[in-house]
This record gives sequence, C-alpha cells and structure tokens, in this order.
Amino acid sequence: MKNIPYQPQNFEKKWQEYWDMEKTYKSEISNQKSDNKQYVLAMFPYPSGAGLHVGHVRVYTGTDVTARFYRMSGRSVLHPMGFDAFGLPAENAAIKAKKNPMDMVPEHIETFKKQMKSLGLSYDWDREFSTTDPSYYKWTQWLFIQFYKMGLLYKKDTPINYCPVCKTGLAEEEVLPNGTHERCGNKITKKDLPQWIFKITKYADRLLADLKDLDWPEGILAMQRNWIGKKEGVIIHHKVDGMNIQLDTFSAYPAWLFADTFIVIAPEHPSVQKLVKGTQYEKEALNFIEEHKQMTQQEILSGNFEKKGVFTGKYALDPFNNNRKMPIWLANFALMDFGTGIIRCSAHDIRDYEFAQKYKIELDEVVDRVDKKIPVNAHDNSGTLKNSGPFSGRKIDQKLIKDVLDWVEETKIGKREVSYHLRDWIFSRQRYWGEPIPMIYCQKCQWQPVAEKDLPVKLPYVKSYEPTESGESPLSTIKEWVNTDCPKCGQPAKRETDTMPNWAGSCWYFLAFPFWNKESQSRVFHSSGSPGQAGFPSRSKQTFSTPSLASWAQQFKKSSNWLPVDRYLGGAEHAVLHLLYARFWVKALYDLKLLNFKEPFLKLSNVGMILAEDHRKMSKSWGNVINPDDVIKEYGADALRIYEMFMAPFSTEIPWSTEALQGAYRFVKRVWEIYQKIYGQSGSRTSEVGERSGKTSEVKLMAKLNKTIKKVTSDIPQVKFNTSIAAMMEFLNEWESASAKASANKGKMPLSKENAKKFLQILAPFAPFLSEEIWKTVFEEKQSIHLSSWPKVEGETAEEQIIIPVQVMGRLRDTITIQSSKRSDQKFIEELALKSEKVKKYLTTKPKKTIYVPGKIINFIT
RNA sequence: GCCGGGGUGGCGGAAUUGGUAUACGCGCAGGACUUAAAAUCCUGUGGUUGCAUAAACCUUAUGGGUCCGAGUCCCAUCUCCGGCACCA
Repeated sequence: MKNIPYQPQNFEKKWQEYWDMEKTYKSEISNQKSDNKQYVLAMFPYPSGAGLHVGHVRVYTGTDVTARFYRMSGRSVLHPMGFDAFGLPAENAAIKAKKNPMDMVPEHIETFKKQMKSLGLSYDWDREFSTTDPSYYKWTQWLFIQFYKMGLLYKKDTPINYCPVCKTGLAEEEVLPNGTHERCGNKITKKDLPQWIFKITKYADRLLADLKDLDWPEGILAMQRNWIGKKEGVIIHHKVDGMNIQLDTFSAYPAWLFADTFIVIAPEHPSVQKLVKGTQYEKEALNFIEEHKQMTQQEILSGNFEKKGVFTGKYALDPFNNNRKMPIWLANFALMDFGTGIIRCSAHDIRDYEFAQKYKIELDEVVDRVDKKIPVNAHDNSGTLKNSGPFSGRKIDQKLIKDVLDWVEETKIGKREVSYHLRDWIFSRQRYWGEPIPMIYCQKCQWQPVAEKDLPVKLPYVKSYEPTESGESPLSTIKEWVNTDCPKCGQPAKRETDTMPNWAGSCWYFLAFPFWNKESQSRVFHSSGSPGQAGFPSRSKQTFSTPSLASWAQQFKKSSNWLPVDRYLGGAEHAVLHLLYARFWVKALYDLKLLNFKEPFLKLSNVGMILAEDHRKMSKSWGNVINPDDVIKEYGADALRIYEMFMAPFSTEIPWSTEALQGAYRFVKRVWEIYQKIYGQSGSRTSEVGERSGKTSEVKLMAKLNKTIKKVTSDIPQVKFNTSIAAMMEFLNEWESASAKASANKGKMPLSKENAKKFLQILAPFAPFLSEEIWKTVFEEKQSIHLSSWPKVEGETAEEQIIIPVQVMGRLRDTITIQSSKRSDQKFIEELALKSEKVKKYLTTKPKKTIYVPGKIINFIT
C-alpha cells in the first residue's frame, strides 16, 4: 500500500468547515478565577479592498499560536476578531470605486473573513463585529455622551490642522513632523473650524505614570513618554516696566535663572498687542506678526529657518536681579502652545545665545565650568554658579535645583509648574464615513446629548457623501437628517454633522468582545428604504436595545472575567495614536466606575513588517505584492504559517523569501511523511512500532522529545515562535535518522504511538490543519487535536547525555561525555578529564586550581 | 540635538542570561535517482595556514577593562534602524 502524498489542499477546507460547525474555538469562561483566563488579541484590521496582506498573516498567526497553546494548556481563552471600518481610507476608496461605503465595507469584510478562515485562525466568530455596525456604534456614541457628561469634551472654534485634500480637521498626532497628513501624505494647513475636543491632557500624568506597570517593548514605552512629554519646571512672574500687565514665563532649567537677560514672546501671544499698541514699534511688530503667520506653513515644511525677532520697546523687570530691565522681543521661535508662550533667555542656551548675538542683546554668564571646553551655551549641568544671588558658589546638582525652586516659591517670584507636550485631542471630522457625534444644538439649550433611547444616531444611507467645499461635513446638506428636536426643550434643533475619527471605534473594541454575541450583531445599515435611498433613523422602528449605564454595567459584569487584555499583538506604527487613545478611554471609564482596571493591554508585542523580496515595501505600484491566497493555494496554509513564524523573531522587520517558504513547506511535508510512513496504513502493517527503553537511540530520542516539548512550552508565551519551530525541526531530524536506522536494521521504530502524538500536539498550534488531519485519520482520534491536552514532560524521563567541555587556562581543549547527570560529581569528571590526551598535552604541570561547574564545564588553571 | 533598539557566516538568525559561539532554515558545492530537468534524498559548508576527515591559530562592529572563563557584564568609539524635535 502506498503512502498518501502531502496535499494540504485536500483536507484544509474540510477542517475549516468542521471547526466552524463544531464551534471548536468557542470561548467560554469556565470559572471565576481570572488567573486561568487568557485574552489574546491582535489589533483588528481595516478591511481594505486589497484583502489580507502577508503582514496580517504574521500577526494573526502569532495570536493564533498563542491562543491555541493556552487553549490546549487548559486555560479559558478569548481570541476574537472584528473589523475597524470607519474612516478616511474606506471612504476615499468608496469614492474612487463610486460605491457607497455601506455597501462596500461588508463585501470587504466577507473577503477578509474568508481568508482568515483559510488560514485556520481559531477565532470565536460568534463575537465578530465591525465598528460600522449600528449595533456597535450605538455604544461608541453612548460612550461619547458619558465622556461629555463627565466634562471631558468641549466644543471650540479653534485653529486646527486641516488637510485640504481629505477636507477634514486633524488631531495633532495625525500630522507628521514634515507637516503632512499621516494618512494621505498631503500638506496640512491651518483652519478655524468649530471642533469637538477631548481633554486628554487632563489624564497626561496618569497616562505617563501608569506606563511603569506595563509589560511593553521599551521603545513603545519611550515613545509614549516622549509624546506626553512631561517637563517639570518653573513659572516666573514679571512686571512690565511702566505697564500694568504681568508676563509669565516657563523654564525647565531653573539652575540658570539668574543668567537670563531678555525675554521673547510668541508673536500670536495675546499680550503682544497690548505691549506695542500706540508705540513707535507697533507697525514693525504687526508686520512681523503678519509675516510669521504667512511663514507658519513653509516653516513646517522646511524644518529649518532663520531665527528672527523684533523689539517691542518694552522691558520686563527681572525679579532675580533687583528688577534689572530685560528687553522684550517678539521671536518667531517662541511657540504659543508650549509653556506659557513667553521665554526667559540667557547665554546658557544655543538658540537664545545666537539670537542675542544677532540682535546685539546683552548677555550674562552664571556658570564657572570645570571643563573649559564646554561652550557657554551648552545645556550642561556641570560647574559652579556665580552672580546668582544667594546661590553663588553652589555646585549645580539636584539639591541646588530643588533649593532654587523652593526659594522661587518662598519669595513668590514664581512657582513650580509642569508642562506637557501632549495636546488636547481634536475629535471632530468633517466627513461622512464615521460615527455621527450624538449631539444636538438648540438655540435655547445649547449643546445637548441625544437621549439614550434615541441611540444609535444612524448614519444615513445617501447617494452623495463626498466632502463639501465649505469644509463642513457632508451630513450638513441633508436637511431631513439635520433637523430634529431638542432633547431637553423639544423645540426645533439641529444635529451635529461632524463625525468621529477612525480612532473612536478602536478605542474600546477590546471591551466589546467579552460581551458580544451573535445576537448583538447586525450589519444592517438601512432602517428604511432600499439601497440608493436615504434611510433615516426612525424612532418608532427602533430595533436596538436601549443602552444605558445600567445595561452597560450589566454587560460588563457578565464579561469582566475576561478583561483586561492579557496579550496584545500589533504593529509598532500604533505606538502613539491608537494605544494612547485606548489607554485614555479606559482610564476615563475607570473613573466612571464602569471598569475596574486602569490599563487595557497588559503585555504588548510588536510584529515586524514583512517587506517584499526586493526589500521595498510591498505595494501594488511596485508590483511586488505577495498574496497569501496564492501561497496557500500552492503550499497550503500550514506551510505559510510555519514560514511566517520561523522567518525571524516576531518583532523583526524582514523581507519575504519564497525560497525560505519552500524550506518551511519541506518541513511540514516531512512531518506528514514520517507519520504516514510509520503509523499510516502502509506503515502500521510493515513495521512494528514499539518503545523499549535500554536502547540508546530510543533513550536519546525520548530525551530529545522531552527537551523539545519543554522548549516549545516556554517559548510560545515569550513570543519566540522562531526558536520553537527550530527545536521541532531539530527533533524531526533526529527522529528521521533514528527511524531510518531502525528500518535498516529491521528493528522497532524508536517512538511509540503515544509519544508520536505528543510531537503532533506541540506542532498543532503552528500547523493546525496538518496536525488535525493526522490526529484524526492516522491516529483515529475522535476529538479535535486542538481540544486535547498539552503534553507534559514526566519527571521520570531519561536524560539526554551530557557533554562537558574541558578547558585548560580557559581555552577549550577537549570534551567528555557522560550518560547521566548522576555521574557528574567533580572527582569523577576531573579524573575523566585528566585522562584525555589532548588535555595532557596542554597540562604539563599539575593544575594549581580546578574550576568545576557541575554539569557545565571544567577548567584547569596552571 | 534628544529618546529608544541593534551590529554574530554568503543570507534570515540561535546561544539555557557569564560556561562547547555560529543551533535551525535558506543559499552554495559535491554525490544518488533521472535520457534530462524539476522534485526528493545523502554529504560538506565561519576564516587563515595545511594533502589532510592531522594540527594550530583567528573570529560575535572597533579599542580597552573585569573574570578561571565574555557574543553576554563595565568604559570609550564607530555605525545602522526607529521615534521625537525652534519644547524654553
């Protein structure tokens, strides 16, 4: 009888359907003990028309391996999947395809799901949702209202970053350093538009402090820290000579406060007008301000520009130096939104120094440096102070800084102050494809949240949804939708027409999975009318259960066992935006007592990007895209999964290699073949399978198997998938040569059925199809391998033989092999080592000293 | 400039955290099978010297240091990648 060749296409579909039907991966929390649960999550995808990318495959396989491992280890596992489908890319794609995103998104989701199933990802599909489902975004809107009620949202007419191509306002974080929009790459301009703004700055301190509890990559933590950008410093109050106004400055370097000789102020600072009004300097100042406004955009683009300023004609009085007169200058480098917008300047700063040189402003020095090579204007905290009032002669150190700050506060010259880089979060988008912001404007009652019973405020299905020329949301043109009644007084009122940014849905989706179920799903967008017709939310036909604080609390109670997320896997490109926003929402919800934890993601692992074979990014325009469907078709899903887990450490960026993929294919094929050969139909008849201890090859192989099980068991939780697979490859190599030897000698096969099953089990998380097929057809098991118990290494197993390197003076000269650690006492090893000819050659005299690390190494010192 | 992470064969990378450096895979070379090729299998593969499967020496970016022993720890330097940046 012939062995069955490895043809994954013959059985992969079968098992997909079987797992679906059997609900093999349904998540159920079996007990109340939270230490037995694992919530494993990958950052959910944006379902684009291009379908899954091999990069998606990498993250999702990563969580899948982890989830399968924990499931087999007896944990309660939550491994869900959803779709993040609101936002600009989908809307722009829809405009391009001349399709309504409401019709397009579900099609894309179907493609994604189909591809995910073909990869054998073990999701609990009953929990699936898309952020665009009204049944989901009713909650997003409900959360908005809660945040509004707790005072975290305000509407403000404010100059904002505006993308003229996307025709929408943007958050600070969405603008790249070169002044372009992070999504579309076009140049940003400034525009005044009324915006809903989130007071994320209120949480700056907590967002920073709580980072210390997180098991996240150091780089991501650093990026979050930098973004929040906390600076502790001091505010100094100044009187202006001959005027009745106060100027406050911010300084982060209190040691040099006595050195400051002049002050610069941001051109857009409100006090500027007062300072120059009616003076001979007014005209020049106004010109400068105007010029500065013009320059703003170019400045962002060029990055580097000339430091310029004009004198205001006024002087501030320096409280540090007996009210010495400090000239006040307008300067184009003073930022209105950092510190107070006003800076005390001194010689001990490169920029200040250069500015003073340029405009011939007097400078003063207060530092005696030990190292004379350090330039005056370097930010260097060494040396001793001079000309610094009570602090002259003091060494610059932490104690001095503290004393200066204390003194400043005692003398009421100023006070300690903390400044942040983090800005409030602009939450309005003037676009169609997003969650409508559930607010209503009434002439009399001002802004009012939509009543809970009227949620969701459904996005109307419309023909035209392209951005308007005025910069207003396209929703504003739909009168029937806009006009409504005030929830408070009942008078005619208007809906907010801005929508939420893409981030809204992803800020809390991980909180939704635990309580989501098939019944809560609804991908129906039309509450009335047929596609192409406008459909509006109808209060009489409300089909959604009414969300309320009570019902949330109820839902949460049911699901709280799962939370927070234990393992979160995703790309480093979300280091700031998504992760910061989600952390912020969780903290706000904690304050609302809707959650009992403060951080959403306990352990975060980054996935590295997969580049094309030519080392460039995969892109349609380069024609270098690898489609996972094609790979699966040719090599099967298991080979693709094994390859992507083996190609490099999980977080490393790496180019695709079809040759290396073939190596992975060879591995799964060899696994298939050895099981067929030994335990398959032909195998079981021709060769006796047995396990008898005593024979060296069998003992060795069992030791190797145990070592491999241990390795895989400890590697998976550490996200070290590549070394897990390497260990399994090593085992297969040994197993193959041992069985080849056995069949040559017509001996028994070196691995019993039970032990052969163990290897299949540890392979199962990586190669779910192949392992299930062998499990069910070769071993004729009834239950899925993925519900079997992870193999344990019994205590009483044979040990692998131990090789002990022998060194003379720290140089390797020979190795000795012992069969068991029981023979590893020093005397025995030493005698053995001294017998070696090679060792004798280098050991001409008796060693003065012998260093022996049991079971590790022996070193003779002469 | 500031913050973070790296630098190990021809390539991706391993190394139980101070104990045989180069596991595993790819590639390459030689061989088997084949009319031939592909596929598959076997053997070899860090460098130098060497007929050698004898032996010796060298080797984890560079230079020092600690230690019986360093890819791993310490100091300095070079360099690459990622992030931030007129931030006072």
